[in-house]
Amino acid sequence: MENAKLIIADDHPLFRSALREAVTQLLPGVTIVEAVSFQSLQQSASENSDADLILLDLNMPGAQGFSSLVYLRAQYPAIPVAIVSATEEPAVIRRSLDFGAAAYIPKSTSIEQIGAALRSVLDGGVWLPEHIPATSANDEEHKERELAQRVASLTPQQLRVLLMLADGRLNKQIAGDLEVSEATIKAHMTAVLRKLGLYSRTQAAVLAQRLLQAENASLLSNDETGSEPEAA
Amino acid sequence: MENAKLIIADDHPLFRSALREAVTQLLPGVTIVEAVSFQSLQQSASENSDADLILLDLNMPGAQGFSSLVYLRAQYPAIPVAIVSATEEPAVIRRSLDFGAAAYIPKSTSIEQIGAALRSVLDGGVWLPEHIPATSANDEEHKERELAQRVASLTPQQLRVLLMLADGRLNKQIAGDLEVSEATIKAHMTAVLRKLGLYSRTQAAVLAQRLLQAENASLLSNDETGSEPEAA
DNA sequence: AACACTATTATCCTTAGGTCGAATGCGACG
DNA sequence: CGTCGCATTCGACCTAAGGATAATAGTGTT
Repeated sequence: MENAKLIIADDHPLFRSALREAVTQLLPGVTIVEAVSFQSLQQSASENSDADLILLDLNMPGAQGFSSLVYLRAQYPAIPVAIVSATEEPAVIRRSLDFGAAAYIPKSTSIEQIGAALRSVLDGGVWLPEHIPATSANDEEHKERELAQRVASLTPQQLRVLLMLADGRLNKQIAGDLEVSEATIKAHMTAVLRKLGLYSRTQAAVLAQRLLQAENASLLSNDETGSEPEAA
Repeated sequence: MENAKLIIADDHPLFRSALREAVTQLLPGVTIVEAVSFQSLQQSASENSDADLILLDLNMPGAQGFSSLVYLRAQYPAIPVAIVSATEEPAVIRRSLDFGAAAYIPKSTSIEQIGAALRSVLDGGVWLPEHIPATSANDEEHKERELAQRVASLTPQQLRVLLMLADGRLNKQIAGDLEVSEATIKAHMTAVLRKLGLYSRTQAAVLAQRLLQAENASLLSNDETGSEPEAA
């Protein structure tokens, strides 16, 4: 695996260079491509579609939340994606896997552990920190995880259609953007609705909004919902 | 103003009773109705539509975010609403005003200050803690504030339609829920789109989702977006 | 080469969505 | 008390959306 090619996508220069340092040391002879934003990541990925791994920071400029992960998985299903993130929320970790991540590496992970993770992923396996409970506690998360998996099953074009839908665009407009006919968009739309188990574009738009956009309510609110215990 | 009638809506019993205590002391002879959830608030409000003021906690069970405020403003435009909240985020305060709140009282406010606030609001005025900058820093917030004001201009029925739309419901389903014809819902929908400056229900659904649901990305992310300064 | 999957498009048809105009009813204001 | 404005309601009419089916083509796998 000395000739591996990695893409590192992180907007934080300091951490990016530390990561590059660690990777270079762990995998001698590795080729590294860096991306500092979602835009440059798209660029780098399309120019290096033969990459063996992408180290991805959620919350990069241009793509909060899981949209960058989902995009990569849909666009380049063959390239495993390892999430590198500051948060260690089990809900975030689980959902990352649901969206198709091959590993989740908290930024607090030791160099040795990172090495183990990289080897595991380059070998086609998965890697997780310690023992993250695989099952989610509450019902709400269950439903959202299932939806996340459904979103992950979308093809690249279907995903693009969904994302544009989440911007409130009409079929005709999406067709123009993607330079295909409206009939094609309708076909994709039908497929998206089928895969997500919905029956209207509005539902799909709302769902995509909730699921993909910024680290949102349902993930954060786990710490805040429910009434606090209190004295009389 | 001894015969004033107030509705206190807060799911936290401890704070609710403290607030009741303070109000009783500040306004002798006042009548107080309490609500512990959004549901019970709806009940209390409909049974006391002659109330002079509603003290509202954002983030009650059943209605995170601004939806409860927007609902009250649309349903009972004549009753001023004073927000009572733990957060002191200027963005939250400004948006509360955009949505039609008459006052914003942080839970850290002193009894005397609360008294001043109540008198001001019962007198038809507004009240704010200290000096909150009226202008918002970034462009993003500007746009969202303008949209908030547009949402605040919706009529009760239009708002109900919008909220159900944000759940992904079809016109036919909304018509069934509200027990009117589908044609009526379409008319409301048209009015909503006009007022919000949009041209499709999908846009409206996405927007309502962003704007009304839990203290969301755009409000929280002010503390998180933007690249951190760092050394080379 | 055969197969599976994705993408593209077209046609036909049914249903959902959205605009316009109009009627009703209610409260404010002179 | 009449009238003005506004919210609500609704029908008629046209456009957008979505399902079904089928055909063509490229891609990658077996």
